[in-house]
Amino acid sequence: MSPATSSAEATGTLKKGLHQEGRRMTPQRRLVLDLFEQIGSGSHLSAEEVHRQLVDNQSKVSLATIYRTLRLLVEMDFLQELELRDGGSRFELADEEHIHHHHLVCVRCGRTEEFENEPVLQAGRDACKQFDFELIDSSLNVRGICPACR
Amino acid sequence: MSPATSSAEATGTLKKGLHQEGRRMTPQRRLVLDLFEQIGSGSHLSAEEVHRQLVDNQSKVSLATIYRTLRLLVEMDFLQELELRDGGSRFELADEEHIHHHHLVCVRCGRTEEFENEPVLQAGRDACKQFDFELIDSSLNVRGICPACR
DNA sequence: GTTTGTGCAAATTTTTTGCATGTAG
DNA sequence: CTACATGCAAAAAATTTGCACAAAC
Repeated sequence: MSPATSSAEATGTLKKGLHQEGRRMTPQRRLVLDLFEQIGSGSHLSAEEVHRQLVDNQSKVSLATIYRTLRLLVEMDFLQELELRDGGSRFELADEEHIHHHHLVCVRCGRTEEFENEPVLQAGRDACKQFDFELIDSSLNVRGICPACR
Repeated sequence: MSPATSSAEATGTLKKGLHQEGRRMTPQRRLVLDLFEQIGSGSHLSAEEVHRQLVDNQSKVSLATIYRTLRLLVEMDFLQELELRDGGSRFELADEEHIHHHHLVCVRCGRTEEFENEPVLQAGRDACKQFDFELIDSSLNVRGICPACR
């Protein structure tokens, strides 16, 4: 099967988005986006992990730039920020097809599964309507213990 | 109207729970629990905020003890840990009646509303069943923009 | 009395920032 | 060229920990 989204396409979209805001496409930014594209939309990396992966891959990027780039990509909706476990945020590709998925995390080993659920989406809409908020997004985090850890 | 739960009752329950685990009831622990009881189950405080409130109230507690106490009370299910915004965990009373509520947060001003929703609860159960996890708890976080910030 | 808890200050961890230099457009 | 981005190292913020002393049981 063919890849759902090519790296070139996303990089092109990113470049356009950056230019619209008076920002620039840099090798560092491309590296971060490419990494997320390569690993796919189901992986949740911390800033440190992104940095280590790139450095291990012979790329020269500083951790400070990773933090700045991650914030930028979240602002631009290319990435989504998650707070699944303690000790720092994690990020994943904000894939259109996956933007409304949820997470099931094992509190022992950190294993993370994703699932979709329409009623949850509706619950977010309902809550916003009730309090007259404008919905940005909603995410359900379920904590549990996986079979292997029992 | 009479208070739903008296401070004495919760303190007594806490004391019993502590003793069961070979731990001790201290003035500091009582202070933290009392604070959460006074403010009710809809308030979300950070460790710093808990500390400031107690110190402002002429109580002498260290921030380190607040952190230790909060962790302890979460372990004992007297408090629930939330990760609603960036920059640190927040805690709220793990009231039986409110244990399955969810949060709607304004990304601009931080205003937080709570709501309940049965389908969300069911979604958590379903996800656990699907992956054979044992459910601990689940929470829906909805991000949006409140009327005042628009 | 013995064991657990607290305060303090130092250490860790995670993230941000100031500034000189580099580079995309 | 000029504005924006990066790297580095220092700063800030959030949380944890070692240790001597205090207090609960």
